Amino acid sequence: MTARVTMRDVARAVGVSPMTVSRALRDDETVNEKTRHKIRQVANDLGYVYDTTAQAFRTQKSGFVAVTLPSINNANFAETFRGLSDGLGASGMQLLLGSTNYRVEKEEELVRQLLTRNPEAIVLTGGHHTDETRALLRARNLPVVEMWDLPTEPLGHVIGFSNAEAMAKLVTHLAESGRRRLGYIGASDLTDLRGAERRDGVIAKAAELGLPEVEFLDAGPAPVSMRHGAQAVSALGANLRSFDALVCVSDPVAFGVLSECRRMGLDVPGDIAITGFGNFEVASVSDPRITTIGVTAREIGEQVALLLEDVFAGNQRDGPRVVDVGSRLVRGETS
Amino acid sequence: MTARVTMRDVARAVGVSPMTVSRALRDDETVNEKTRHKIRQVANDLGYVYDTTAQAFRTQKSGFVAVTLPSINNANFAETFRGLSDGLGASGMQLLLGSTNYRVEKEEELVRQLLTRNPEAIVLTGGHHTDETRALLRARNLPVVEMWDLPTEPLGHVIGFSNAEAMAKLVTHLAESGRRRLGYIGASDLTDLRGAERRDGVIAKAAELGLPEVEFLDAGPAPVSMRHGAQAVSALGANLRSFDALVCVSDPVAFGVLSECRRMGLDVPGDIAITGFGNFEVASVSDPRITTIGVTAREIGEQVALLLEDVFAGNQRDGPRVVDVGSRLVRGETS
DNA sequence: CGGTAACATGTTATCGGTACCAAATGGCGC
DNA sequence: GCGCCATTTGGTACCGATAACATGTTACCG
Repeated sequence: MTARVTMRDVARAVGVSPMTVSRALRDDETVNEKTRHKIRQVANDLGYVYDTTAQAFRTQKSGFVAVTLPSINNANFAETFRGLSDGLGASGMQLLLGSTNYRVEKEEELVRQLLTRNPEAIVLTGGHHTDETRALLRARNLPVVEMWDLPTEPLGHVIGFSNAEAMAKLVTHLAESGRRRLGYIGASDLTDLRGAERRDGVIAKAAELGLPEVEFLDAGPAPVSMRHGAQAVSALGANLRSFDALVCVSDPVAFGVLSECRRMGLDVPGDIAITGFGNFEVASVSDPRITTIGVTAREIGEQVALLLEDVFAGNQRDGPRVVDVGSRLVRGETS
Repeated sequence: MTARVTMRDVARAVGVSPMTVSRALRDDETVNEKTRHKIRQVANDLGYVYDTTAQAFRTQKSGFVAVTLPSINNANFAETFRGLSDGLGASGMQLLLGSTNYRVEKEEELVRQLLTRNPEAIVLTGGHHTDETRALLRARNLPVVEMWDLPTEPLGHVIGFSNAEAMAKLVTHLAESGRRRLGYIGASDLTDLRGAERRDGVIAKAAELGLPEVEFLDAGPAPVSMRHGAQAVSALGANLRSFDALVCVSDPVAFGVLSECRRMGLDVPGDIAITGFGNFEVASVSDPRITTIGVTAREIGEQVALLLEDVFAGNQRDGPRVVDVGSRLVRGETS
């Protein structure tokens, strides 16, 4: 339980001022190289550990970038996080992660909590937020990035894509392959706004193409995954045959749907087509491979990292950056 | 770019001292309720945001718990993180997450970085660390939790299970069902030490039961997932037939193996048995369901949270806590 | 009405770095 | 030897909250 070793202690041991130690440990060129070396060595010997908290306090720069994700247990968001984390590693920024469980109210609470840590930027997933969240963020003069969406009223920078447009590609593809009776499987209303956008995209495109009304099959509150897809299908029972295509909110759901359809004796894609979203690993490994939408999850994270580096370096003065990273149809064997 | 609103400003506006504001905002009962209310309101009106950095600095308590995970993109670790995060939510602790990519050297770097943030506890995945990491942690008088393993020389508390023992259950099960020619599919040596423990567990138990030597099929450096499992199998080609059971390091790998086996025309489990590890969602949803080892990923996180709450509350004085959460065989349809 | 306990609020110093400015030292030209 | 500049180092105050202690205020007693 000995007292903490501080720069003062190191300074005394070396015989210089704390200021010189501070400079030396930050590799300030103005400190004589021999002195720097000596200081580093003594610091090491004494078991000195730099106190980032004190630095953050004094400089009023926390070295934090706050990030909110709907769920950490989602391969796509995890990839985005990795891209962001790796991309930001060089700049010495630490990520502060919070998970919203797909709820804007939870997001608000999180943002409130994260802001008390003085992050130097905040990255939000999606473009839907409570008014209070928007107010909180606007009040701060803080770089904000929204990702995974193209919000109509962005809070700042945007690195995303259009969910509706992506779904339109799928619906067009299905219609061209002769499918007409579509069902959409996703999370309950209002629990996953990005999912709702996808559903609306499906409905709109189907209407535009003159297909019958798309039926919404509720898989329960977000997050929905493999088992929820399977359950939604088994709940349908014989009614399953009234569809010739099931459009799913994500690949895991689609995989659950696929497995259950096969258990029920349906031929995929013979009897019914299935599509997913996100180009998760399971889509390309499963047999048959699942038709899906490829989104560049990792790239989104990397782009956010690049953007933030520019922002921190002052190279992003000319207003917010808005990047549509797009999405692409990935044809599998389920359609 | 107005200057930051501090407690001083709030104090001046209300006509009390900063100290009273500080107390009021922390809901100190000794502050008159009316005063407290007034202060909260004024703070709100002025757009005051509490500065946790300053608090952390002054109190020398960061409010952080550092966590290292091998990978964030892994459903099991993500679940553990969620359990930990949810469990710790009430205590107001913030998680500081770092990902080691299954490398102890990366872990060391991470630990070094995380320690500069003065965490109040650190949670490590696994029981393998570099000597330097061990030294760093021992030098600090910091609660340490190792999880997902039962280390022979724990650094502090342990919430885990025996990987070798879990694999022994699988091998016993396979042997009892008449399988003899086992292959083990996992990551390359030294890139995933927990995976190596699993492999050694398989080899040991197979030897004990008098089975032929287990062959190691290298799926590449960690992390390995679905596609690596599939690739390992397709690389085997016709040699695949020399096995009657494939033991995989994880369920995603097993799923890749399963899919590829079926693409190659093998009957599972008729021609070959397949087992996974972790009881991931894919194991129970896939058709056929995958035989696996159930580990209570979420519970591990929750238990760590409970343990830490006890530690913070001072209710864990009598030495380190070591909990074996165990594991169980989950019979699927692939064996 | 003095005394005391219970309650409510204020004062001062401090956590460990670092911005800002001052100053010591050494080298060089004239 | 002097002036000047470059290089290197030091002194002081401060970031915003709060622990520890001191003080003021009210209520109620005999």
